[in-house]
Amino acid sequence: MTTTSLDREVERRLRDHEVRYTQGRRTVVSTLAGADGPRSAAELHTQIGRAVPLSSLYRSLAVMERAGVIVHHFSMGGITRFELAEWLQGHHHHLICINCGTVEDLTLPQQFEEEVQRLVDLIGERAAFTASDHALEIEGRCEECR
Amino acid sequence: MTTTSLDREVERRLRDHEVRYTQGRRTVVSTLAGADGPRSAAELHTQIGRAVPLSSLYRSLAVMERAGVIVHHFSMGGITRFELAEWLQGHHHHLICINCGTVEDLTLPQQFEEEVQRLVDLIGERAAFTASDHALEIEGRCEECR
DNA sequence: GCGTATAATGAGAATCGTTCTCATTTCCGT
DNA sequence: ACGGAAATGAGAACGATTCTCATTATACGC
Repeated sequence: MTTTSLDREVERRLRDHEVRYTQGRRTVVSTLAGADGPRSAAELHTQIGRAVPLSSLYRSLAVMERAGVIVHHFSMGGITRFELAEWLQGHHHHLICINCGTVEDLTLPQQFEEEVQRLVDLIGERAAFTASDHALEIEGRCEECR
Repeated sequence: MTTTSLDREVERRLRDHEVRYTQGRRTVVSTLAGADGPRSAAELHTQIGRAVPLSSLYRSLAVMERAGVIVHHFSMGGITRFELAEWLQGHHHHLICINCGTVEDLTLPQQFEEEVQRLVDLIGERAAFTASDHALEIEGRCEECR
């Protein structure tokens, strides 16, 4: 998805939720769009700089998450990492480095993805749980921590 | 695994790491052994009561994790949940309730597990990442939050 | 059994990521 | 331009977790 069409998609979704797509939020979205995995508030703040103070950053992330633009995961060290929702950046899984904690996106070949989905569907047939989403979290060591 | 043989296994592993298996730690291990999913420090403390104060609880969990007896995951609300390591309680996946945040263990039928493992192995052949573990995290609604 | 070294304990302070508060500013439709 | 709603920014507050340190329990050699 090109940056401009992504921007249009986000803008529309936010407007539908009566949420303004301000300059700060555009910066956050484009930073996330340029990342190759989920980012913590601190990481985003470091990269973005004082243009978006931490309190605004957290608030914008929360607001955009409520509007379905952003999604978060809880990862190492009790920190929360954010990324664009799947309808914006596609379904994917995560490679988690057990050493440095970075998380990298992983898109499975379609055939594998179908198998994972089939497993989740089968599990969904268990009466006690209604599956709505899934993620294959693979732990190991990233290139730098090898 | 029966509680007594589990106790023996834990005792041996802790001794190998020069870690004492005290009464408080026995309580923590048996509480985790009786749980059907990972538990947070707060949940354990509520269940165990004042026999093991929070600071000791956290310390014991950390020490036993270093010895390979316990493992933790980060889940909703920035809280950490602990469970016995897989060599003590077997490989499994997690059903995560997106509403109340509880996490339930899920053991896949062997055939499915083999498929997941095969996917992970194939991914491991990608040069840039050395997979050591994996977990299929399935989000949805638990029985109570249906 | 006894003494000693070492690990564990417990209470509270400190830390750190995250959320909240509130006064001020910006945005958008009219 | 105007008025109301939403966003901002700085700092305080919060809550889970970790640290500190004086005290106590444990294991091991004698």
